[in-house]
Amino acid sequence: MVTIKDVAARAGVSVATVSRTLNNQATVDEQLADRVRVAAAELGYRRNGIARSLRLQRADVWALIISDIANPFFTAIARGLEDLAQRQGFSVVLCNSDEDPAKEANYLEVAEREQVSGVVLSPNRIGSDISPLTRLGVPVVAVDRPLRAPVDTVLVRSAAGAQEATEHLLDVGWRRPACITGPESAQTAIQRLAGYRRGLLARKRRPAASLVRHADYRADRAALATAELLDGRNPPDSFFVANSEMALGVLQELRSRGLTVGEDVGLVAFDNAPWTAFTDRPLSVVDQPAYEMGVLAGNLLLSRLGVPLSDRPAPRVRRLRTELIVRESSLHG
Amino acid sequence: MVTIKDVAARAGVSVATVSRTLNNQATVDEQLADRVRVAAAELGYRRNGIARSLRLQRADVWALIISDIANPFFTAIARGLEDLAQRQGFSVVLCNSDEDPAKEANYLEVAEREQVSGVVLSPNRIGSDISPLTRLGVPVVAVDRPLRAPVDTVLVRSAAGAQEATEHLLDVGWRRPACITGPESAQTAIQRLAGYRRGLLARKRRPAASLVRHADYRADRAALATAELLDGRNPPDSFFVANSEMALGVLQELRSRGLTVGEDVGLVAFDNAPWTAFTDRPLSVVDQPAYEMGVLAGNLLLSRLGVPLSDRPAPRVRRLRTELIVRESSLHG
DNA sequence: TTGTAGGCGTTATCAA
DNA sequence: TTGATAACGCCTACAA
Repeated sequence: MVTIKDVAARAGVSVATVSRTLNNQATVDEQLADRVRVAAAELGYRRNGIARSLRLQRADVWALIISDIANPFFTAIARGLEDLAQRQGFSVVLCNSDEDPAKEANYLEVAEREQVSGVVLSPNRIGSDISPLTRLGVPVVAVDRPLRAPVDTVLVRSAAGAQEATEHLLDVGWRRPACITGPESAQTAIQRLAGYRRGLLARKRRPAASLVRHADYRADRAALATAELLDGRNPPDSFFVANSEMALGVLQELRSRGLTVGEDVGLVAFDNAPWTAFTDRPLSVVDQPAYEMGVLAGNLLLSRLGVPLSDRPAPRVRRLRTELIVRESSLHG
Repeated sequence: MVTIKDVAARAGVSVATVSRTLNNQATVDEQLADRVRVAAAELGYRRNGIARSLRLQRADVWALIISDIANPFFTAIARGLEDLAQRQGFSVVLCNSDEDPAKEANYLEVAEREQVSGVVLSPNRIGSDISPLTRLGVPVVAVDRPLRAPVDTVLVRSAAGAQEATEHLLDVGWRRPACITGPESAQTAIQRLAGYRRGLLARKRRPAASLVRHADYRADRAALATAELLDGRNPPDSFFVANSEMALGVLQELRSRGLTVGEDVGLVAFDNAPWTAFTDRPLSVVDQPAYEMGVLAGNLLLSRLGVPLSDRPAPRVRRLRTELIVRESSLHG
């Protein structure tokens, strides 16, 4: 391995001068600096980030710990965060907690051990323990899901989005929208259900528990829920579905019954997943500003970096608006 | 920050003893070891991975540099790699090169700087420069795409899969399958085209250049290509599509013309993306063993770790089989 | 403006 | 079995 010592020897200067040159400190004579740069290039010197981190007590790396890497919503957040980070000279490493608290805890530890400068986390549970990080002054930003601990947070206005979707279904002529939402353990699922209820109320309908199902955010559970609803005594004529994964299951069940969405049945789903625009019929969706959430999370991180713990601003919670994209699945036949 | 020094002081032993204890070296008296563990727990000691890495000249971390984080194929590889890594005591950090050679180069540098123990890479280009890593003895495994450099490689038998798909189309009764493949710069695209040709030949058909399009692996380009093909003088009656993203575009164009897949037109696509089972009609696909590829890549990494450069085995190339999953889109009306 | 030297937290060598 | 100590590569007072 080539070290600054080797470079110093070759350039005929001290290691201090090499270090200063490589870090663009102004106090180095241009001549010397040039010699250093040449020597470094000739030797193929690469800075040892580990040694630097040990000395500086921080790495120019952010960790993004996401709960489900296969979910396009989270990968879009990753893109947003990364684009910002790159512009600011940070690298982002992604860790996939896979909705598993143990994996999440492991990556939280990795982040701590490797002295990353900041962490963006979509926590598995509201009680996820980030104290080891915050105690060290490493800023943490929660995305998509809140954390009990007082940290900067980026959420989407799930309830408002759900309400808008529900009202839309009613406004175009559907009369009995059902709601298939996520597990009761998920804040987002609860919010979306609440929004659905508010939408009904706003249009003078009585929410009925018989039209609501919790389905784990998974396709097959949603298919089951759909079957149940349709076989019920007073079946729905349309569906508000709390994520795109579940929409897949709903679509499957509807098709197996020969029901066409946007004609026999209305449908609006959360998440503007890439495939939703291409199904037959294209899905009306509630688009979440995932990319922007990543950027915003990064900015929140930035605003705390290098600021001493004592005079850091109070935690901020930002709630971003969703956008209803009306395509064909919500059309009233 | 609590260091082993603090722990040593509290336990009334030397730092050496603390280090030995924490690393489970047998040579420590049980009594002392207990005192150390108690002290460490009381103080909330956490090992500093940076310092450890500096000393050991390696980190128990692998880097997975993938070319497109939004692609379910790559995220499945990530899952496989990670599951194996976790079992072996390694953590995996994911880096998204986003098909951008500059980003890839950056993450390759990050991997080097942070002294990861191994790198799994789906290279943007066959010529991606990994020499800084290999020179340091850091094992690199290429997945999905080959590298000019001599490294362990995990590929899928793309050509065989494409051939099987094409033969299947012909066998069920389609007579003029077209091929929409990826950019000529992509090995996988070339392989899949070659397989398509072989499939035709195997069934005594003459491949026609007029039935082949290169479409960048993107949906909109594939839609265009589909339109072109359909408007041609001697239009195809079916399609072999080289990835699922493009299948989306093909589907869209077909629908806009009132054509139903599995009835008016045949279709088989590469990639068993989650949504492909749920479209109307469900897609017949060529399933790639992505998860297994991740596991295999990890095993190749493992087999080189700790083995001195001099007596490492020659690079190995593993080619995994695809599986044709026949659903409805390839049915002949 | 440049150089010397100390230390970041660990592990490993060598004596005791 | 234990402890003192020297690295690992870098940055930055401090001194010159």
